[in-house]
Amino acid sequence: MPRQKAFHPDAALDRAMDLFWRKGFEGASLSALLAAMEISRQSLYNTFGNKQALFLAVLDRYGQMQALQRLHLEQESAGLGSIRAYFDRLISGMEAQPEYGACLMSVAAVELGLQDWAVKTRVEAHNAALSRAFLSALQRAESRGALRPKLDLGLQADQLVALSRGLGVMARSGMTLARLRMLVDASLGLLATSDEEPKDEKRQS
Amino acid sequence: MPRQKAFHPDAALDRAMDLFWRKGFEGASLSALLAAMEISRQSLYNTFGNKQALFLAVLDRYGQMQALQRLHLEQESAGLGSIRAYFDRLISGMEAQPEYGACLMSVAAVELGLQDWAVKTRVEAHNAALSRAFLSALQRAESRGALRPKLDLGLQADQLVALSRGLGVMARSGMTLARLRMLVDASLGLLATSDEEPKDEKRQS
DNA sequence: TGCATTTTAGACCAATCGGTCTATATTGGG
DNA sequence: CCCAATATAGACCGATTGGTCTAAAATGCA
Repeated sequence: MPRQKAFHPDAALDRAMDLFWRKGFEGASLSALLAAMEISRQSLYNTFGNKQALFLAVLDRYGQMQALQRLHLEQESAGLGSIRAYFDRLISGMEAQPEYGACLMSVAAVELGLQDWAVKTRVEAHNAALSRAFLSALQRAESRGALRPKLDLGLQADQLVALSRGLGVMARSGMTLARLRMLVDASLGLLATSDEEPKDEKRQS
Repeated sequence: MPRQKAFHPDAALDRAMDLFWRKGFEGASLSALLAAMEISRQSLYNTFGNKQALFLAVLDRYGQMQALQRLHLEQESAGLGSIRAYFDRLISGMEAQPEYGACLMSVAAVELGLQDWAVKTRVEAHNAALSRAFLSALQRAESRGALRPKLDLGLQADQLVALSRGLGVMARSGMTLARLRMLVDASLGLLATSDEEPKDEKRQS
């Protein structure tokens, strides 16, 4: 192979992800992307195709990163505490980068979900995977008797997905992170057996 | 006054709302807006100022329309059934216009919430008003003994707001409306006293 | 009936959009 | 050592962006 690239494609994708996250697809202009990624115009087209393909690559990378987050939910020891920890990490991530708020998939869904089939497919896959992970944790919690009886766990898992999307929107609407944490506590409290709070993992309050 | 306008400003705002809703702020170009509103370029600038001001006017109008929807929640007879009816109307609205999904305020929050102070203010006010309406209905339900004991109603009200935002995102991500309705049922079921389902108003299943 | 005042239609504007092209470096394999 | 192949930088492209300007049409008041 001749000449090697002067940049690391994955690092460039991370820079692009940051910008798409904050500005959305249309809001992130080519010039802004190039400046953020610190690569030349032509390198972008050589490596990723075009803006649309770049966005899909970013979504795929984001999906892989999120898959790692979901692993905690699928462990044998998982339960309500793991779910709470998942949301804690989600909210703490917003703290580190307050501009973020809604997760990248939500941004993609709201801006392009209706129009772009490729985007919609990825968002649906991402939601389905998260729902499955929640379901796994819920089932393990139930088998340990930590849940209220007679819950439709599949439905509750989807509801947790909706909650995480709702939290993202609320964060971008100015709700404080402390309040977001309280919402998570309230939601999970409703799932737990009435007499005890989930305490598998502790919270930093 | 000389010559009268050849269009009805509020009707034009409704047309603009429709477009902003589907395409977002950046996605709705001036030319597309003019075509949808069926007014001339200059009329738009005379009447509304510029694109940004037009968007704020649309948000304000949307806020007024939503205020009417909230009235049902603040009636003396309100309760869990009214909350369920509110979500039913929300979801049925998506059915009529499947392109909509997320409510206009969510679209605004996700796209511009971080950057635009005026937009952020309106979204926050809208969320706060909805939370207050939910709270009112929850308090009345509680006084009638229809809720689980020991709930923090302010928190649960905020959680319902988050739920409505989450539903919007999920709708734009391809979740079926039937499933959305099931999520609402699951959420409200968690709030009700364990032995009975809320049935103040019936559902069209 | 003018006349001041406003609305309208549409030409026009610079700036920016996403994307392409060319010319110049840079590299490994023969 | 040179050449085929790729990467880079930056000029360049037409189309579209939000916004302004000019001129003609309409209207209440005098």
